[in-house]
Amino acid sequence: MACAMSQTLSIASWNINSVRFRIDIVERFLRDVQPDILCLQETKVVDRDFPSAMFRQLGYTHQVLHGQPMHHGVAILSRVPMREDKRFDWQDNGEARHVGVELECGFRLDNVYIPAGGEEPDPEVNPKFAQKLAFLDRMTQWSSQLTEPTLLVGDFNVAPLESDVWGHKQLLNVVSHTPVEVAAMDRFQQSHGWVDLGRQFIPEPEQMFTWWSYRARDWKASNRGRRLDHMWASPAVAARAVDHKLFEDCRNWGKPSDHIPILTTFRID
DNA sequence: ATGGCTGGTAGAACCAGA
Repeated sequence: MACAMSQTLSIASWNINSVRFRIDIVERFLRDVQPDILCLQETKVVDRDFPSAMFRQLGYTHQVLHGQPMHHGVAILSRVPMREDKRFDWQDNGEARHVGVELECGFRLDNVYIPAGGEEPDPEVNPKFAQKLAFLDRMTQWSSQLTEPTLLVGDFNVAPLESDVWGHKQLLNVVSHTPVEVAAMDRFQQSHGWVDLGRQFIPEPEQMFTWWSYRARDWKASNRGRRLDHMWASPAVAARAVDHKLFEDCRNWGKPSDHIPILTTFRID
């Protein structure tokens, strides 16, 4: 429902790993959950080929797309009005990894797809890891100047806390959970006082995952997950959050993404 | 058990994901 007509606003985020290939489960999620806004990452489609019709038919008539051929790509689909604001290039190489909008209910919404960073957690030998750290630094520069209340969602490709991974010791040298990435995320968090909404609702030490590899024989049995997807809010926005959900069932749907959707509901006064 | 699996694009003994 529109901000002005409703007490709440629900915002979901999902790394969909090709929105065209998984259009059926996106539709199923929207019909089941009916979020007001859906932020997608890894849409893997140029804007002219984005499957806009399905979203429009379900009421998501406000669409802000930022795609590119083959890889990456982000999009925001909304039942409430929004105004496209910024497309940051925090990787400084033209890849489609961010889009930001202004919402009528009084805060910004930024949808980001932070680079994975390759295999080797050494910026000297792995340029992708160096790019990931540079991305986080540029994001931190933006964050330190940010004055508007903001909700930042997306695939951060970092699992910062010990209970964000299946095995802290086993993953200390695995990209996504290395101390250098965690330190970069700490600097980012402190640059704006970001509130980690997932952990506001499900505190440590409870394990919390949003991604399970396709490579496991049985993702649920082995349960080697990581919390890579996040919603971080300005303190004023976090104060409005009334509910936070993970949709683990989606990992079992037909042709699943390796990520699950997450959703926060906000009180709108 | 550091293996294996996935989609897009080209038409790969590919790339990227993480």
